[in-house]
Amino acid sequence: MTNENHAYIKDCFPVLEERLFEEIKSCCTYHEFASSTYVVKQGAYLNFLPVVLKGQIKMFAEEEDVQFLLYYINSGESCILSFNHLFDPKPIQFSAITEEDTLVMTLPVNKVKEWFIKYPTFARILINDYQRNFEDLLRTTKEIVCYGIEERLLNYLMAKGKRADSNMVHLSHSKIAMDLGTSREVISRTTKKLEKKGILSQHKRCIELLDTESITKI
Amino acid sequence: MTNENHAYIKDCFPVLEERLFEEIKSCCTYHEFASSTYVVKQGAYLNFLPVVLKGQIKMFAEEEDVQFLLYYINSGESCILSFNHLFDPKPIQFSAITEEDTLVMTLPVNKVKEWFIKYPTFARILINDYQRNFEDLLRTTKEIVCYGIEERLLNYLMAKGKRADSNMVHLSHSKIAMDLGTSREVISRTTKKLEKKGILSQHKRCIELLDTESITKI
DNA sequence: AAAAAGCGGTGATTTTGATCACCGTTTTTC
DNA sequence: GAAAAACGGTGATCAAAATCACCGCTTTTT
Repeated sequence: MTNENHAYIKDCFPVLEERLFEEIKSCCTYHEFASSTYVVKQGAYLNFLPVVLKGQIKMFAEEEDVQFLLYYINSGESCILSFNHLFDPKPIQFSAITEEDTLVMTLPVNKVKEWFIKYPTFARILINDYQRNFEDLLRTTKEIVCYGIEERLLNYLMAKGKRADSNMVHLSHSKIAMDLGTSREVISRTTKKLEKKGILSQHKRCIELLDTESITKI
Repeated sequence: MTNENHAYIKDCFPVLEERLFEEIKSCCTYHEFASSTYVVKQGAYLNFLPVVLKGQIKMFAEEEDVQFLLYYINSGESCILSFNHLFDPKPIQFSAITEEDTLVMTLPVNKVKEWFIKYPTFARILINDYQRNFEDLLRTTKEIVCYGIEERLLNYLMAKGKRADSNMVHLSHSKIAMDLGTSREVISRTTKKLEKKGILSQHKRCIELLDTESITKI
């Protein structure tokens, strides 16, 4: 089992030096999370760096009883949850929940610091992923500010579809509403509107995206 | 003049190794910007890292004829504009304008990469600043999503007052409107409302914050 | 099979903020 | 000092989205 997990590290960091790989293997811890469970909670202090090896995690803000999606962390893609807390013992400012069954590896902060200095490629990986987080957050912010729910919903659904590699999105209106920081009714009405436009069609507990080609993306 | 500029580097990066300091001095370029001028423009490709040595720069998004403030880069505080573009030749996704007369130093990308590996403390500085950018952006996003203009305006004004270390904020309603991504009329009405509440008072072309102590911050 | 919980639809109403239109004052510019 | 530009105030209207209220249909639980 552990050996199997080790393999995910290689998948996630293909360019890892052998020495670093050994070091990581020797001191990492694996955690399996079922879908829809908290990985980290806003306000917590972390003394480890979580790395997503398999699955997907949703980062979101919780503020004044409003909750909204910031961006996703995927395994193949970005692995770093955050290192806001690595060099500064500050509480993290967002929460993370698994979107599906997810395998997370945690690395102790002091080791990460050490490797960051010792292995430039490791530093490079961290930077790279952090950079993507920043860009994703910026894109989300722009979307929220500049586009109405109709466009945001469509974007959201298309991203979901793309990820699942399917036109069928299995999500309840209320879940979508949470992610977009709005209410169920609004989603319900908006999906209706999109349905009338022929952009999607709703089946029992599932939304089918039609004619995604013709839709101009943001 | 150049020597004077060099001194700002020390102010900005107090813990710089002497060797690195020499390297920076040997290949940096200084640029002075008057207030309200573009330092970088959204969509541009940069092949240098801009560092704010003196003054203040406003980072903002330009999207669909809406423009809004993301966060500020201050000299004493954060110096790194961005390194989104360092490792990946991507266009930057925001613009930067000086808020006051500002001295910027630019470092060639290849040198920055080199130093990033060679001088761990340098890497640490970059990370640290980038981290702040992320946190600032996140805070802005939360504010936009979770609070109405009244609160956002107040927050904005208080930040301005704090920075100027004064209760007097010299800004036109339309400038404020741009920063908050709204229109002049809205600001005009909102300031009036806040004035009636006794939170501020408006004089000729300038807003005075009253009783800032009693205001609960976000 | 009955009860409970979750899901989705929809009308009515309200709130917030955006937009339009217009006007008077102040400041700059030439 | 006159013209132009920038600034600020305010009424009227509009649109998007939030909120409330209610209802019927599924799915799950017991």
